[in-house]
Amino acid sequence: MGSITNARAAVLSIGELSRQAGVHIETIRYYEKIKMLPAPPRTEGGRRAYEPEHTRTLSFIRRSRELGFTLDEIRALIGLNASKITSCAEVQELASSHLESVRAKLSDLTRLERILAQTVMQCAGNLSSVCPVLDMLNSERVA
Amino acid sequence: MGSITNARAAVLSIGELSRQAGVHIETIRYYEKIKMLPAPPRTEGGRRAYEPEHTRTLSFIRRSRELGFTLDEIRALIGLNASKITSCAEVQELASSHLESVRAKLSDLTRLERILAQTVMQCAGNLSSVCPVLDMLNSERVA
DNA sequence: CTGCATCCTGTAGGGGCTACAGGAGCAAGA
DNA sequence: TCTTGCTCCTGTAGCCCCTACAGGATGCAG
Repeated sequence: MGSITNARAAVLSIGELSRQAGVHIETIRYYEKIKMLPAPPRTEGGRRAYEPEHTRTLSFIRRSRELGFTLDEIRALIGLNASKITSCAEVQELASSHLESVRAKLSDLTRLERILAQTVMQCAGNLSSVCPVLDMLNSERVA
Repeated sequence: MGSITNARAAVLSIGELSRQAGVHIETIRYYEKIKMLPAPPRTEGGRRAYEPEHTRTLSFIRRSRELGFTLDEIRALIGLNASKITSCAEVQELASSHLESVRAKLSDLTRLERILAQTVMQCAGNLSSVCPVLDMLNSERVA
């Protein structure tokens, strides 16, 4: 933990926040609209003035999105994060049900990878007008 | 090739087509609207009357979707399928570029699976109010 | 003071469906 | 014959998660 900065440290423009958190400007405004992010105070000129705290929140959201959580799930996570007590079990539940769906997707994709790789290989060097990829798609079942 | 049926064989209602091809009725109508499927003739009462051929086309679309092709890609595939000549190479190109993106997704998901599984395991049996999943999401980088 | 980058709001679009609402068609049973 | 209840019809709006404008205001460097 660093020093407690009592200087009302660097206020961020939306562009700076965008760069720091790795989230597009439009997406930030969108998040504000749908209340994923609190509306920040504004400068005289009407521009959004973020504080470092916002970077943390936004990064949290981005990382959770990268892990495939929906915005609603992330809302739940943020809620649990705020209400520390007994939250770990709930977080675990959320994460492990998510893990399940990730695993399902994973096995689908693996199957798919195999099929595609196979048919593409059959295709290579095939000079006839008969195409195994189309054959496969035309056949009764895919899996 | 089966026998040439000169009986104007079993015409299908949209519901039957839906069941046979495994595609929701609304989706079929949607496909018709966006011209993924040709508009079928209608009965006196104004209902869509499909022929077995439609089942093949629709199944082709469904299977391609299952393999993750976009509707535009499928349109291309159908076009290639129709114009048999020299199509195999093009199909292969389409399929192998698709294979690449499948592999990218796959490796992302694999990484993700590991991270989630780890954190969920750390969570299990943790009775404190400190949650490793939230810790992870709060930490600087995810991968 | 002039450019130019950045920011603002608001709205529309995208992909691929899904879910109604409000009605018409149709087959089978009482 | 009437009624029940299913299927079907069109049309529109919504879902998720952004993305892409248009048309303007602000702010800073030269």
